[in-house]
Amino acid sequence: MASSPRTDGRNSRRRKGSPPPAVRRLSLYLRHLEQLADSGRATVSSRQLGEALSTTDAQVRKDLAHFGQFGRPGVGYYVAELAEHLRKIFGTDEVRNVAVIGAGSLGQALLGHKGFLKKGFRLAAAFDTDPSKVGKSFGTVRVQSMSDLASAVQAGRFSLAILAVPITAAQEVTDLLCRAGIRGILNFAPVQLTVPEGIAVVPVDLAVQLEQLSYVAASLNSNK
Amino acid sequence: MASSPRTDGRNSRRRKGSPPPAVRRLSLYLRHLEQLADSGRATVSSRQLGEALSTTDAQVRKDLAHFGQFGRPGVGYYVAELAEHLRKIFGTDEVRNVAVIGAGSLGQALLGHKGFLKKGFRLAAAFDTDPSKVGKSFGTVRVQSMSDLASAVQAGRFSLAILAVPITAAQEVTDLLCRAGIRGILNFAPVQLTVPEGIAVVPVDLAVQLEQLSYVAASLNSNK
DNA sequence: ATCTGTGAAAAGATTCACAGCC
DNA sequence: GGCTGTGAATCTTTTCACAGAT
Repeated sequence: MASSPRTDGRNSRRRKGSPPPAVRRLSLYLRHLEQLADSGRATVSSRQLGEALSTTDAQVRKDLAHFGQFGRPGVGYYVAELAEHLRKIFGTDEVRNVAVIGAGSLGQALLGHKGFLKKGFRLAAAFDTDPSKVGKSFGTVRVQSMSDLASAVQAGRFSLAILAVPITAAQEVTDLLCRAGIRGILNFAPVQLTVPEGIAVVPVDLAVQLEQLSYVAASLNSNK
Repeated sequence: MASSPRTDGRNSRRRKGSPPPAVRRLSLYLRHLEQLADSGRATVSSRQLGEALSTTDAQVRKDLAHFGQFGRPGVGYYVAELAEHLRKIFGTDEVRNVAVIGAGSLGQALLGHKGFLKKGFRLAAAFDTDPSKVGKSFGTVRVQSMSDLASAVQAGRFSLAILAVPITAAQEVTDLLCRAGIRGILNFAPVQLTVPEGIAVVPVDLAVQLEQLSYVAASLNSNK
């Protein structure tokens, strides 16, 4: 455990936007570890983990090495133990409260989704401007008026928000969230949000994902 | 002398899963170009495009250079022209038909979403196993029985599918789609799909995205 | 024998800097 | 003046290969 604190002094200039590739894969490792744990598996090797994710054993080891030493030579990784380490890295070892902003059909679908809780996220609140939606419940959450949003953030009822409002409202609501002290925003609106330093944004534009799919499908068919 | 033939399929050019970073950014460039076009803008420089996307002018030019020469020195890029070039790269210069598999709350939300068409995707069909859903319409699409799926793919009614079924059904439905000749799958199920060579899969796991957000939020707060 | 962790090499992506065009 | 396209330099990520632990 002689991990020197001097990992990379000048590396702290991390541009907001996307986490490094290793971190993206870490989520997939964790997801697979949870499946393995459910099936009663006790250990797994980097080779097996890599195979399940169409990557290599070396890639798996290097990715993990960036965060610590979690394995045992000759044995592999203890499934439950590694999963817990990864949750700690993501900050989901304890449940995090999340708000859904916008109770349109996408917001409703998210609110109804069981499965976030198992991953360490509790959908703790929902907000909408539409008076006909305020007071209704989706999943286990009752929709509140958007005018209650700022005080709910300030009261620390959640630190992350899922933004599922129309594109026309997205930046405005974002500004409100940021002023109130939100820590991160999962953005479903198809627009690049502007936020102050220190606030995380992860974009999820479904049309963009389809476009990417279209590209990959085309390239697979053309260079084969 | 007979050189030993490469039976090792090592040279597959494109790893399935994620497109290169440049292609991911291309989607964002296109999205911004469409906004510019709507606002009547005729030209844009790599500097302006980069600024709008928190990247650099050099990055924008290099990304585009990978696919051709689209700009004019001293002028920049013609907005409409560059947008059309990018659509061609993505294969969305002509409308592509897409099916939604699974008419649960997420599937319904997607079917109700206006906005895919503007991006070149027509939601042309929907399928579910639940008899109480078959025959109902969401958006403009009527849900069909899952038993009609294979023949619809074979008839060429769509070449891409959005998979929004429960995790337990995901691989089974995927096998069906692949056998029927689908070209690509946008996968919302939180599991790694196994598909034959030549079929594209782009994963969209919303819990994973939240996890990534949690990581970025934590890292922004710890090294500031 | 199996498997991790890690330097070193290779490949890939980003940034720099500038020649040449408008 | 402003701007693109591109080689060269730099930085990051992936792959290789093996010493050493179990």
